[in-house]
Amino acid sequence: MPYELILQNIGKHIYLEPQEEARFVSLLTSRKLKKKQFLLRENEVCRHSAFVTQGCLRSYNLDENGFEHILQFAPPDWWIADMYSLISQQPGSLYIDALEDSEVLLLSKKDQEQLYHDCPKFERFFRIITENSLVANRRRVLDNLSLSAQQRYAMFCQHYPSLINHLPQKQIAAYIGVTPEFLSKLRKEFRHS
Amino acid sequence: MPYELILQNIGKHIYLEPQEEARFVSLLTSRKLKKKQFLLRENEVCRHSAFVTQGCLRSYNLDENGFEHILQFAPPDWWIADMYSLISQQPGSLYIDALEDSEVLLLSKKDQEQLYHDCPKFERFFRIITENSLVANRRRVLDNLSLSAQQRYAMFCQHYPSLINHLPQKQIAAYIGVTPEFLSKLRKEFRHS
DNA sequence: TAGTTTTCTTAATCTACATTATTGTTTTCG
DNA sequence: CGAAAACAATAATGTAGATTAAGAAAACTA
Repeated sequence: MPYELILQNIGKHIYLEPQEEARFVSLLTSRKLKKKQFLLRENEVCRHSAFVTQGCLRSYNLDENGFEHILQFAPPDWWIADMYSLISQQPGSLYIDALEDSEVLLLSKKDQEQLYHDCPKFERFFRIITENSLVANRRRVLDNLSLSAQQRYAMFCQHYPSLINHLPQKQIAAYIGVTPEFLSKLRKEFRHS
Repeated sequence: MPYELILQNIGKHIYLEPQEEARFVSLLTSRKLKKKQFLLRENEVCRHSAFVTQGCLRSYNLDENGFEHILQFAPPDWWIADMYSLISQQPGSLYIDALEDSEVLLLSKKDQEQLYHDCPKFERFFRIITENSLVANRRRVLDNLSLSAQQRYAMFCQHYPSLINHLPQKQIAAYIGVTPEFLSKLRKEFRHS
């Protein structure tokens, strides 16, 4: 099992004793997902945080016309969940699926809370990554309000260079909030400038 | 000093012993703001979390044409800060000012971190409110991607009924991402339906 | 390796919302 | 209180980006 990645991920923010690492790892369950397979569907209750070790997942919702709008991409080393549903244990509105064959490590909500209780360091860790995610999401709200589609695409390229050549363009369009046709047009203008 | 409100706010998520309450309160400084007065400007480093006890603040940025885009309204019982700048201690892009005569309680970053260290309960408290804020911001990202202006206005009315009759329309327009003129039009359609 | 499906491009047309301008109303404050 | 400033309503015109349609390229899958 590739636990190095997740321990490194945690190690960026807190120091764990070997026995704390062992305890933590013992709570994880590994799951493989085939491309297009769902980890979570709309109206289900989200019971785990997922850490991606291989492949790439995404979370998205469907609007009233059936169009997908992507909230998050999760390549290796990223966490993903329907936070609303995970916190409230109410049915959520998000789908989470795999964009390619992938592997995740799952930590149940119950174990996560037990961990907070037994070892406050973990509460610190999740406080910090939640703060970082909040900063990124606030930035995105403001970008959606104050930038043109062209500028949002440029920001995406700058911020996630590794995803640009990795994902189908239509997925990027569904993230920045334009149609695939319009993104294609934007990219043409980009090339000629 | 009206510390009841902030202690109640904390009491929603963690229980504090009387001496913990006293310690916490001793770290706060009160500040009054006149309408239009700034708590923070673009390119400044944010050094405090602010809790609103009276009035109403907002955080916003300016786009390249000088238009304001509002990230957050903060009526009494809300926390507000430039989280990016507060975490990184780098110059931020947000303005925070008062929409009316207001009063805030300030907690410095240094004291906040000391508090995390001395009393992990506070880390739990801020973890929880950060999670809640993240959920709200993710919801807003998806709303901006998947709803029409009409629907976003309806959501705002539903979610913040008390602010609707309290704030100038142009502020609400700058929050949902339309011009004041267009919001005026939307409201007319609203009335006739 | 062919056939199916998915993705990308291009172009014509359409629409939600922006811009500009004008007038009226409300709020602020000296 | 009265003048100035901020806010709101309405309407004409403009535009970023959506929709629709169709064909080409790439990527799966049997």
